[in-house]
Amino acid sequence: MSARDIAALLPDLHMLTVIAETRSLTQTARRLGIAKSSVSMRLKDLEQALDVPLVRRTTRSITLTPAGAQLVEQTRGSFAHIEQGVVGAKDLAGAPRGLVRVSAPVALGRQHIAPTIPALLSRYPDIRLELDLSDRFVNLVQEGFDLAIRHASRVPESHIAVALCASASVLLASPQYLARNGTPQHPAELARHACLLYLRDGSTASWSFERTTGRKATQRVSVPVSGPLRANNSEVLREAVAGGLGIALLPDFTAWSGPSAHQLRPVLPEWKPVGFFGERLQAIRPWSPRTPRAVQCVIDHLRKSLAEGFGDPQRLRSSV
Amino acid sequence: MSARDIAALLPDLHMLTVIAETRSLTQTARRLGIAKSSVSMRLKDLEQALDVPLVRRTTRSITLTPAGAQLVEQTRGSFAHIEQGVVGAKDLAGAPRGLVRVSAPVALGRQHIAPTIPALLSRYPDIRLELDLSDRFVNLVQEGFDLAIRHASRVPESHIAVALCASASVLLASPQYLARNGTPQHPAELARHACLLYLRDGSTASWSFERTTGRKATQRVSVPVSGPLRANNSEVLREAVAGGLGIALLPDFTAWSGPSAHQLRPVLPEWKPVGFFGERLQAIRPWSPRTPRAVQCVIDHLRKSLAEGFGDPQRLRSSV
DNA sequence: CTAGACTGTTCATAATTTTGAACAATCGAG
DNA sequence: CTCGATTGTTCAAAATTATGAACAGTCTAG
Repeated sequence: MSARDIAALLPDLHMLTVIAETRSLTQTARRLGIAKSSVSMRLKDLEQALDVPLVRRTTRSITLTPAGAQLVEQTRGSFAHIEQGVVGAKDLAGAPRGLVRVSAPVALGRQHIAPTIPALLSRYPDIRLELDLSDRFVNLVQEGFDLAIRHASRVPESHIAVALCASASVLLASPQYLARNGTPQHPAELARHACLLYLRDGSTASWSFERTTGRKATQRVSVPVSGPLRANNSEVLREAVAGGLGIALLPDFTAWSGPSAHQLRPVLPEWKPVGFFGERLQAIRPWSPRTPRAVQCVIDHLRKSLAEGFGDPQRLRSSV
Repeated sequence: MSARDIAALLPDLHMLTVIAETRSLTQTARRLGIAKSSVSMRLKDLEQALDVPLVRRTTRSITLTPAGAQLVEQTRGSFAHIEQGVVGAKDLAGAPRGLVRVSAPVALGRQHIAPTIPALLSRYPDIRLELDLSDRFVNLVQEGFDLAIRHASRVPESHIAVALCASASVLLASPQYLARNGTPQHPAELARHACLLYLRDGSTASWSFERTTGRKATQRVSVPVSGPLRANNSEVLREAVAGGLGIALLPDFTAWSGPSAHQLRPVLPEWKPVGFFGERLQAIRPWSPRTPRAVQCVIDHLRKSLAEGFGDPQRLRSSV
């Protein structure tokens, strides 16, 4: 079995895998975009070359012989692998190109990602972007996303996460609300305050906080909360806070952007919220042997754009 | 990237792996048995189809671009795998066929394998056999053997062993020798007997024996031995024993065959030799994803032929 | 039981690919 | 520096392969 022999058989072997899938020469011809007479002829040639019957034919249907099934079993994966390689090589052509579907939190997308998109697209003219803003946890593979920007504490299996920037949650209220209802001095007091809750699948109606007391000692408190408003959009909650409706736990990128930012005051600043929004923003993507260049460009762009984080209210407040 | 696209590229991708190996379009053409103009043209077509330069050409030599190298790296293994599959499928055609190279111990080969070969070859007319008789441990892969018949206690890595039949070692002497020098009653006495040694790489000049004393208790003795003759051929040793030269430790298939078998007497029959020749005869072959049918036929044939083993001196003695 | 749709196969024709000689560019030995 | 050998490329002719309409066998809906 020399190299010249195998080379001639390759397209026919590949065709055989399609035949095995479709179990029909006609369908195979349609899928490969060739004449069905070619399928018939090439299959015959292949069987002749290997000197083994591969397909048992009735006039109306076909079945693989054991030899044919074995052959398909061994080669199918290889053809898929080769196809991967070709896709990877194509991606290296010229400038990064292709469609990148990104899922991102609503507030982050509107306030911080959208403004940086023109710079990205003008730098890479062949990249097309599809931005899906949603605060739910999407299934990347199932819904066909290349990238999700999330506050994720844990990364789903067979996915890869890249840290973009630090991003914490902050507890907020308006000066008016605090004047009217008093300023909480301990998380436990939140139980009798009006708390505006972010709705998320599986999120409980309680907030947890942490405070470092000694060198390494930490204090942890969990408090049940309730209030007059729940919403799954952090900007809605922020405006409600600004309007004096109550206290909310919001991601910093929502808190310090928008026109109402100056109406917000941090509450219990020495207590760090735990386990609600994570401590950093991550770009999450389904694992693949090689990252498409376009996707990598988007990730890099976001990392640069968001590098400074959202931690400094002064800066953001003055810039809005 | 649809199925039809990949199918058309397959021969060209395979050609690219050959180009990567030879680093020459001319050599590639020669190895694939096609015109070098075809190589040049198809390479150009492939680059056009992928829209990536794959090979950097000087008028006199070529180098792969990073994209080309990456593509080859990803696809080469797949093509090799496909080739394996084709070889496997071809093997399923018609009757088992092909050359089987077998290495076997000299005595076993002459006395027990050779007589059964005609039956094998007449049953499978398309199988060709090459029998290499040698008592050394051959390197199967390096020397191109498909099969080795050995007393092996341990099987080399990435090899597979199939047990053929039981086969032990026996300690032998002639009646004359025993009459002249006395019959040993304990292995320790062997140290002052004339012991005929089998020469093998790394074999020490000592014999070990084991005896079951109680229910589960075993006694073990190792004794240094020496004598007037060493040889790496067990039949030579057997004849020497028959001639009264001394005591030898021989595999049973050597002991109980040949015209001199009736001149031999077991010595210390209640002591079992340990770690010299193993307890069973094995067929050892290099691992491969699928056993060629011809090789499997030879193994099965040997197992049937040798099934009865060599343990019964009476039977063999009378048949020779 | 029958008509129609669909199966895989055949074969002359059309399209494509392969071929080999001619060619310019390059390397290496003397 | 020069000559001969060898590299990869080009292009019209030749060989190979694909095509699609016609065909016979088979299944299914009514």
